[in-house]
Amino acid sequence: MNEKVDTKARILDAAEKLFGERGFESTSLRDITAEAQVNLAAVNYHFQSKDSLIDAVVARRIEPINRLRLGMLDAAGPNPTLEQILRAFLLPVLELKRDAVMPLLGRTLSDPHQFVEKVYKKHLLAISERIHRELAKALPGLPVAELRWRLYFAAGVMTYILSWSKVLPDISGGLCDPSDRQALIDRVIDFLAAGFRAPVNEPAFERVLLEKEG
Amino acid sequence: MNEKVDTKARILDAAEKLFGERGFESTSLRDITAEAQVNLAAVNYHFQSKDSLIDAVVARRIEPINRLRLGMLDAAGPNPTLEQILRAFLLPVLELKRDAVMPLLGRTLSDPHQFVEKVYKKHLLAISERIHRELAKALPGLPVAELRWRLYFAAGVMTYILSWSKVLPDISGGLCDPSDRQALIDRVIDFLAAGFRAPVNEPAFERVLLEKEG
DNA sequence: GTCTATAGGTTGATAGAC
DNA sequence: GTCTATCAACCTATAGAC
Repeated sequence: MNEKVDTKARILDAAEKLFGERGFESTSLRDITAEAQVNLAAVNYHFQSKDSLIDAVVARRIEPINRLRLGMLDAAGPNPTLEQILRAFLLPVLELKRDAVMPLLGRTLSDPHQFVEKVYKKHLLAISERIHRELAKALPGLPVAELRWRLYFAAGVMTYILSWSKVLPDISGGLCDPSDRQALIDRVIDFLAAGFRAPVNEPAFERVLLEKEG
Repeated sequence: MNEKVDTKARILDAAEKLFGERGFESTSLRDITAEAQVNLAAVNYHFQSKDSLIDAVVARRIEPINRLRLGMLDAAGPNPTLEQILRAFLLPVLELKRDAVMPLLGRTLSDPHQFVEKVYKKHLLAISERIHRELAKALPGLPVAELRWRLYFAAGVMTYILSWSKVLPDISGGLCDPSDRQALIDRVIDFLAAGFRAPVNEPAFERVLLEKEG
């Protein structure tokens, strides 16, 4: 509890911005305190270490997204359609208001280093299982391995949009503008829904069955 | 020209491995020379700087992939099918033999920092334009902005597979095994081809037309 | 809670002997 | 071409005054 414009929040905001722009390793605590206009030692006072700061920055954004996702799934009733599930998965991420959040999440979901333990198992495993279960109900004919693969493909599309949202208009010659969030969400859902509904190819399907039998 | 097992190549191999495992920033030149069992100063002798080393490591893998892609497109004749185009795009990347290359390319294609200039415009712009042109021929009814978006979605799926290939069996409980390359390639192509062929949603389509008119 | 000062370690790069 | 030795710059983290 402090009179000044909360130092702790200023650090989180600055760290979020710079982590997203330059990556976690390339951003020093000095970069962050300079951006936030606070003293260097304030980081280690409010957070214990750079690693804990990264945890706090990531958790602050991922947890509300997951609550929104669960809320949308619950609101869709016991048997949501494929489109409803995909919307619950994507909309809370692709509708984010603050410009700094999408690059941050892009970095977070792209870095395989220790994020399997620190991000996936901590923040994404539960929601991933829930979405997998809903998808299995909505697509009863799809083999479970195929479903799992396609969910990863969908996560890949989402992550790529997050990572490149800032530069996409530039490298597409203005053709792709992610700022119209609703249009983008509709586009992605149409694309992914068609992919999820694609017929399962015979050779690949047979190979899965053979693998199961040994 | 040297008698010993080429120091320069040893550095490239070690750098490729460690860059892929830990990322470019997290890997020091000392890490690389220790892994390669060469002297620290050898890096600055054979390559001028860490940045140039990164360039060399990336270029060594991307350029042959692009040549393979162009060869497959040329071999498919003047009007390749959607599946042929996707196969030319994906197979040279997903069929890579050396384990270290996929994580390296995953890092390379995920890091937005300065890679728009150093990787995209240098190594990916030309092949991206060629694939875009072939896709436009194969899908004549699709608006150009929609096509561009869907090509980015496809790149996102490919990049995600590269980034997570090492941990995918672990976090999927063994359901997803990227080691069967041919099955994976078939899976991805089926998924993406269906996405590319998805009907264009009216609202999104109209919005694009309205934007063009101002 | 906020600051200065600094410890203690790592980094990329190079000079110069062999 | 390969090595040792070293520099100057940077890093995270902390101790201690206010």
